[in-house]
Amino acid sequence: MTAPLEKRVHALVRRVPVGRVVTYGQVAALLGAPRSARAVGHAMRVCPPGVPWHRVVNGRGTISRRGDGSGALSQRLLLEGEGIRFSRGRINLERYRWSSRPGSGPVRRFRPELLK
DNA sequence: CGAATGACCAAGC
DNA sequence: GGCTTGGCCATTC
Repeated sequence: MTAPLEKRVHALVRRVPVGRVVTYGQVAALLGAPRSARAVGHAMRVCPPGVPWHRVVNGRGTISRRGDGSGALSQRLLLEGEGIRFSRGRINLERYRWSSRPGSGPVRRFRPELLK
């Protein structure tokens, strides 16, 4: 059945807070397998409900392709809806990357009323 | 079990 | 800054 790696990936992505993002390589590194970034992409292909899959982007801060770009479009809209700004089709990872470590708070707070 | 696949990444040009 | 090449790894055929 589903490999344990997928479960670990999903469990980790589930902890990503609103307004923050992580890269595939980062997720892999946090799982103890820094070289398995590609496998993380496979796990995301079948992410169950409850997993903020849209908060996972590639190392360049852009949205990876999955064959058709429709999913990528919804991902962008979802991220923008959480207060993440896109500059030239990509986001500033230095600013939005999730540290997974308490204490390193976001430089920008999430303000829904500001989006409208 | 070998070969192909892919929501990746770093290095080279 | 963008495009190409090679490498990595888990999943699927």
